[in-house]
Amino acid sequence: MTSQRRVVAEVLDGDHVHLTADEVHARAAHRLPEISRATVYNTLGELVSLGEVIEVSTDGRAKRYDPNAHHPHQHLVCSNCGTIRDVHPTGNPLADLPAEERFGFTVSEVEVTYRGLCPSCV
Amino acid sequence: MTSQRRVVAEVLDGDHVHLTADEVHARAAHRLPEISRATVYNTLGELVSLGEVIEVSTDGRAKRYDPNAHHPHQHLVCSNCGTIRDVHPTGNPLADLPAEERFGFTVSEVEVTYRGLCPSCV
DNA sequence: TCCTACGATGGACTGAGTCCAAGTCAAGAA
DNA sequence: TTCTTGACTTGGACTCAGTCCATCGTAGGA
Repeated sequence: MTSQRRVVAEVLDGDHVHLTADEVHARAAHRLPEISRATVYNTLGELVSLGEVIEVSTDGRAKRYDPNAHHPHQHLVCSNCGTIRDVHPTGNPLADLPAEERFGFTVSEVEVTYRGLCPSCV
Repeated sequence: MTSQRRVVAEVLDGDHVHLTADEVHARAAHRLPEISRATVYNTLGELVSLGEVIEVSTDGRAKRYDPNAHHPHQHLVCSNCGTIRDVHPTGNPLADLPAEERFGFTVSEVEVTYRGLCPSCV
């Protein structure tokens, strides 16, 4: 655990942030000016493979990093401004995929993305 | 409707393809060698805004274009090789998001992505 | 003290997509 | 028929996100 990694981890601390790698880099650089983008990417990659952080790509552009990895949840995204909220739907979407619709796949994960307009975008 | 647009539309014809823009370009160029990438992107963009084609981004890399736009469906993706299948889960995921989990959003759309391993990737 | 190895750095590179100025073409007007 | 207009296409430059890699720095061990 180096100072760089600690800073990246601290930037992501807080339950409701969904930052892009560049935003993480900008915030980390605020505390540790010489930190490089490569280090931020490396550290984010490690946090993801440790299961501490979830990678979210809601718009086909920059991936976002979600530190709320220990509480299963889904995402609600504003189609206009891109705001993301964590949400907790009822029901179990995995159970909604009948065997004959699995085509022999071993299904292990479901991601649900709700889209619409947030209150500020009406 | 120009010959370029017709070729792009024809390339996407067929129910179970999920091509990237570059794949669409390659197949279109097979029939119309001088077609440019910009035209392919323009045409795909128009097909998407006409609702004839759906944009799918399952991996945070290249977007894929799904011409099966008139039959609502979700996607099942192999985490190893990236194969995509159209699937039809039972239930209505929109109904699974209670009002108090909508945070004032006008929710209009749900995307469900099932992930796992396809038979060839065990 | 010197070595070694891991992590950090920054710059080059890639892939996907967008932008834009210039070229082409077809349809209608003169 | 020729001219004009506007829409579409082209290709090249550019941007943005992310990866790669050679080199550097540093902490811990011999």
